[in-house]
Amino acid sequence: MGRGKIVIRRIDNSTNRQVTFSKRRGGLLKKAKELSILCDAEVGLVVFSSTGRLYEFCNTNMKSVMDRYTKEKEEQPAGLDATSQTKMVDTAISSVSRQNLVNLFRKDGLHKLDKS
Amino acid sequence: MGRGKIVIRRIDNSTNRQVTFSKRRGGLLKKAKELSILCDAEVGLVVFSSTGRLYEFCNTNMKSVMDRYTKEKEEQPAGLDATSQTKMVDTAISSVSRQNLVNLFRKDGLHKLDKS
DNA sequence: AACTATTTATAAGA
DNA sequence: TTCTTATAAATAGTT
Repeated sequence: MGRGKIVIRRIDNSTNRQVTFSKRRGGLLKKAKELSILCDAEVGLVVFSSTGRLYEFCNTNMKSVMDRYTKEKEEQPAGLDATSQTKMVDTAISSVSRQNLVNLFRKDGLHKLDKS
Repeated sequence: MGRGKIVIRRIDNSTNRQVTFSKRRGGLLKKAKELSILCDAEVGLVVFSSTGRLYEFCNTNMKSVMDRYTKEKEEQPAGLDATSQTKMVDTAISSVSRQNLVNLFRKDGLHKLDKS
């Protein structure tokens, strides 16, 4: 977005990097805020510049967001977020028969499938 | 950015809110990634949708970012980030004489001012 | 720190 | 809901 297209790669020139950081940091924080307001989402954003300065946005409370994040992660085995779990289930459903699935669920002590 | 300008306010229509969330969430995550690469910054972003689903980006490790954030906050009294502290010092410098400042620092046990 | 030419994001619409 | 497109917004290079 600008006079020329750029490749997303570390900016070598220190001055340019600093200027770009300043511009894009502002844009990112603004977008984070807009998303939280428009869509009623809880957003926590932390940015440490290469010189170690901290910038942040959170529409609620950063510590509570971190706690919520940690709790969520404890419930989800590493590498298996809700999205990939859903995908795995979808894959399973399309690759085995319904009876296989029923047996699978019964094996794990789940008996909530209805007849639909 | 689109067919019409919008006001940044919670989207009432549930369907529209969901669609906008999906679009903007993707944009935000992309921007976060670009900033981290272009500017060599450490970025941690956590988003919980209004239905409770978690989305995240971190170019390093989320837990280490959270630890770094927490440590930084412990060092900085609440509400006094490095920027506002710097501003306070600037204000102080421009509002009191040098001798006042020297006395002030001495009172706090700081004796590092030179003669410049 | 401002200015614009362009690119990019995205609000509506299909 | 995925794809399209007109328009708003962000920003790269410049001054």
